[in-house]
Amino acid sequence: MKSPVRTRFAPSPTGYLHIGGARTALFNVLFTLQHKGEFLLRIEDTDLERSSEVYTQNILEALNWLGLDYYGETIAHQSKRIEIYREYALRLFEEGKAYRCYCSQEELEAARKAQMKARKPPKYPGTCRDGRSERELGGAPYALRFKTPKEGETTFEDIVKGPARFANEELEDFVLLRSDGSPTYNLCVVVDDYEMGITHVVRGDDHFVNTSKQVLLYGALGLATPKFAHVPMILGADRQRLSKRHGATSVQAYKETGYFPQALVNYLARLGWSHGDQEVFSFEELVQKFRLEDVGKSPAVFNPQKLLWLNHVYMKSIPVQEIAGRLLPFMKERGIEADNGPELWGRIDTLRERSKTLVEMADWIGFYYAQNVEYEPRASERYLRPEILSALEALKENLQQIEKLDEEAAKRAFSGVLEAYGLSLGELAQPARVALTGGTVSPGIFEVIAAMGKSRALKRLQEAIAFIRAKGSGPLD
RNA sequence: GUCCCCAUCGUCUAGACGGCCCAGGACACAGGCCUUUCAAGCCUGAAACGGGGGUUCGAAUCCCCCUGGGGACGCCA
Repeated sequence: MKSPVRTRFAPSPTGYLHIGGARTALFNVLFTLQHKGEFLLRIEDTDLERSSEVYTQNILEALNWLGLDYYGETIAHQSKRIEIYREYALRLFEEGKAYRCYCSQEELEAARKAQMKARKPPKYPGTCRDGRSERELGGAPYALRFKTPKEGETTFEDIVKGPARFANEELEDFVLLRSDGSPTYNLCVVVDDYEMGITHVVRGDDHFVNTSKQVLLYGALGLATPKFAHVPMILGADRQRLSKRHGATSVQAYKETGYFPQALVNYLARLGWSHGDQEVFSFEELVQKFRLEDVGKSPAVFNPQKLLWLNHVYMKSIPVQEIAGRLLPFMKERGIEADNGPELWGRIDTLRERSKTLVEMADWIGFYYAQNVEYEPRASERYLRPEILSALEALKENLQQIEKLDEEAAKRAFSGVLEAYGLSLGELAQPARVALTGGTVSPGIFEVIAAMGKSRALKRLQEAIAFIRAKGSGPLD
């Protein structure tokens, strides 16, 4: 049985997959999954100059990372279908719905400038619309232009923007085939969307105006139009269309800076779409609740801080095993080798509340693995002092006695010392923290001890003790 | 310049039928609480219906104008 819904994501491989493209893909996937339809991928690589296989690979990888690779085995490449588009174009020509245009780039450019100057809409003046046979006979190169009706209007229904109408008069005779014979975008999309059986075209708002031209083409070719949904653009903080100068815009950049794909997907979904007051959605929930009708009509400003917050939300709830898997590469970058096992999991657990990204976490986690603790000068100066020496020794003694050194046990070891020496927890915790981590900031001290493991904790305490002794035995300060 | 679209806190947004909205949530921000450090968490606060006309007993919600923003104007996609 034929699926009632069939969508596609059609990026052109002229750059990395960016946030906007990712959101378009996401909306397509959510809509399709909800309707148990089919989602296809089409690479629009007809611009041989700018298209690159490298970008195609990047797009595929990014979609995979985001978990949006629901397209099947077959990926359509427009560059391999050139002949098909030409056939459609030629058919239009034979039926008198398209004509040969011999105008040169210079002529067109001059005409455009003149029109702009005259406060008129810049569009093809129609020079060749009724034939220019003298040049035709000369065998000059020509482009094939679509003969746009001069009257009437073209209408279509847009699921997010509502009914749309354009006066045909405003539309120009656009090019179908370039003078080198290659097909142009508007022709290719129409032919492909038809041949691929696309029922819903969900794409960026920047294609909204093109849609009228495409609808005209569908009509001329005698094809039924699919349904359209144009999702609003994503803007930078300056309200300009998001671009490289707004910082990280590629999906890859977010992967590299330690974001979870779940968080990015969640954030992107909420940009332009909402479901009451809900902020956090699992993918399944999105599939269940997403509706194209609920997508807003106005462009949205990308807010990196909110994404960061969401990432932290996910950091706190994603299973440690998964975090470990994603964290390992970042640790490796920092020269830390570890196994994805209980020891790592325990350490991650102590860090997740205070790490917003995997990069932050990888920076934090280093102290657990370091061969030698390096004391921050100010920290050791302030906390590793002779006054605390005996208390630290006592603490070490207490810890040594414990067989299973978990948080609770560590806490008991501390209590004993505090009582014996009349210290407050802070008075002992800070020196211990410096001894174990090298700095004054870390997860809770009991957690650190438990996650670090007994032998390493004892070793570090001993080193701190020796450090204080060495300092104390020097000349008086 | 021409055409199209849009318009609620700094940002993302909630807001079916106009009264439940002197406008709710989230991020960020400020203050407080908690506290072994830093975070986190919790509580509180400041913060918006762009302006002007209508329609109506009553408008953030409907209509018009202005202003502002975005998109498109390629033999790019």
